[in-house]
Amino acid sequence: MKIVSWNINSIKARLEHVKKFLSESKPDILMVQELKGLDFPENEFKELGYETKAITQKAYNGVAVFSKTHIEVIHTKLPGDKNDNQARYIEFEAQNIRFINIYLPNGNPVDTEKFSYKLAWMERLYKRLKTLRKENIAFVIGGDFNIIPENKDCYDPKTWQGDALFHPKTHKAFLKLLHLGLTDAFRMQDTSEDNYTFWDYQRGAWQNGNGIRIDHFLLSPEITDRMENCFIDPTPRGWEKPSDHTPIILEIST
DNA sequence: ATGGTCGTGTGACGA
Repeated sequence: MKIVSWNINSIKARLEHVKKFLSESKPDILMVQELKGLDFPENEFKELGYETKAITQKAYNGVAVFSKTHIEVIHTKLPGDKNDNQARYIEFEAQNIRFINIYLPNGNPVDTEKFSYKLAWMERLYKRLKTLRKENIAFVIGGDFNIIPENKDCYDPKTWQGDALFHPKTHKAFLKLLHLGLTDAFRMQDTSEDNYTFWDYQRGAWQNGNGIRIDHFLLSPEITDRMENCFIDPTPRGWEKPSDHTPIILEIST
């Protein structure tokens, strides 16, 4: 079973990229982030054999899931704050597995309420995942975490000091998630440096190989035991008018 | 060199 996460940076601007990826890569599940608008062309994907569910808001954020089999929606927002209306979370079941697709807040600048929102969001996510672990629900959580886990996950750690993606408080909250017994799927099979999922549009970051690894899959123990492979496909980042992110692919036994 | 590039929606703001 092939599961993919990809921050597409606008469904309107990247429609043909997404259709190309679905046609060529044929994932069972595709989870995307940053739809960046209210419109979602579900009929375009129905023609390709995919059921979809999109959580949208005007101009910003937005997450969606594409599945070859039926999607049973569990939650359309992260529990824990009824005043939080940002479209960053969808939890669903497909093929008897619980999936969570997240667009975790960026958090910059760190001296503003944007960073406290990120940390509060991560604490709410911890509580949700703790509940799933307590109930022994096997799950896969994937998405744009906006977290650089370690020095080797960025081209130049010095330039990321103090950034919300690399902040000690962010690292501490990320480790707290892992300490629920979760596994960073990519790191289980590849411990080397220079593996990135995002390259900035500015300063020739892609051409110069200056990326960061911020898109992740975290697996509960039951799914970790079933993992067959996890890798990053840098190809779509080299396409014409690309997203600034590239897909991360997870394969598990069925 | 305190810049540079995208996308939304059409003026700033977010990343």
